[in-house]
Amino acid sequence: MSKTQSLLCDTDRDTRCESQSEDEHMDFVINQAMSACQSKGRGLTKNRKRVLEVLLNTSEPLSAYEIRDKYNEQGHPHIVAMSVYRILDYLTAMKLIHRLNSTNKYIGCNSQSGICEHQTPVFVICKQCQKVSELDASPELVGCLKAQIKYSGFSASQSQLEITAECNGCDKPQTSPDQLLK
Amino acid sequence: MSKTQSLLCDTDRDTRCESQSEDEHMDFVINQAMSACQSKGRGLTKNRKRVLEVLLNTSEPLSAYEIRDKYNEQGHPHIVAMSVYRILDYLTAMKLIHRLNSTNKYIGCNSQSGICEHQTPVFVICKQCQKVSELDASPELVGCLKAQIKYSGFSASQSQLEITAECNGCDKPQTSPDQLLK
DNA sequence: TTTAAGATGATATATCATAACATTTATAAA
DNA sequence: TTTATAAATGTTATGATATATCATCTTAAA
Repeated sequence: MSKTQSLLCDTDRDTRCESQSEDEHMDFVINQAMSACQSKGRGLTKNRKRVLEVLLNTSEPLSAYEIRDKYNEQGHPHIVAMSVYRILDYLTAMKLIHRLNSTNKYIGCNSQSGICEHQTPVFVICKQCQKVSELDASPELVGCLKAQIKYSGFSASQSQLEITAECNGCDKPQTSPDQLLK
Repeated sequence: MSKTQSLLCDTDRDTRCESQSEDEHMDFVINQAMSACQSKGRGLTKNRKRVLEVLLNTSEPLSAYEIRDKYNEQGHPHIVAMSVYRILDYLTAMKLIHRLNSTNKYIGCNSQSGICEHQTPVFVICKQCQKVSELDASPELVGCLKAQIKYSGFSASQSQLEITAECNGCDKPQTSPDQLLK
């Protein structure tokens, strides 16, 4: 159990790819997902399951069309983009995946159980390569945010934070003088 | 001077539209923009100026195509979307406007001078109607954010924050039981 | 005046997303 | 088991967003 739970919770999504018991964790997450979905409609159908698997097998955020392509790479009956979008909406509502509004891409939730437990997910997104790190906002951060949101006359229901930054790979000084304009 | 400077700095963008000396402030901002642009190329060309004006005259974030349409509403020679995109890139680089990544829309910067002075601009975006409030992050918030970004192994150069929330208009309880799935 | 860089126009095309309706599939009632 | 129903998915069309490429125009400097 500790083994299966220890995988997806890593902050750095890239480190988890080649982990030994990825398959086991995957099964665990899929099972969690199935029970989570059971109460509604037909729950986790074959297509939904496979879309989820595509996302869980990838460390990078994927667009709907990229998901379709990965899905179709394996023989199986193909899927069309329209269906992918519907499935992504479903999986998002079930809190199994996240949609990154800034980049129009999707990632599997990195909560230990596979089902999002973050009260305020924070996505740090590299503005150059779009690599993403998902984490839970610290209590202090949540406090500050609520204050700022309230100050704006908004209410902070199910807020999601997306911050642009630069990852350690893209951080390097390829900065030329007139970088500003390009 | 105090008069002209007092307009665009309002947190609630909607309150500024009908202000008396909007024109004066506009002139001020445009002048600021011109000198800011002078050093590079031809600076603030007629087209760039008019695109900037379109944004400054609007309280809502606008898409590139909406900007094109507003631009073309007035007689003048028309502009094509391609040019609008190029101009938006330019104005963004000059820190005269912001691009909201979450909604693919643009707004004029609400800094007093017209040129962005925010070290970390924060955009609170209504997830229902996409209304936006721009503000400068409080020092505490900036501190928390830097900590979280660093914790993710990213560096916080020129970060921009976009938070989803609900504005006071959309906040109302039209929430049905199975809202979750829709 | 000529030239070169920068800006814009024109066109095509790629990418992201949804609308509308038809068909298939799974579940539960008869 | 068959049938009725709702849910899911397929199919097609189209709209919205964005970029690539090359041609033309404009400006400023030689």
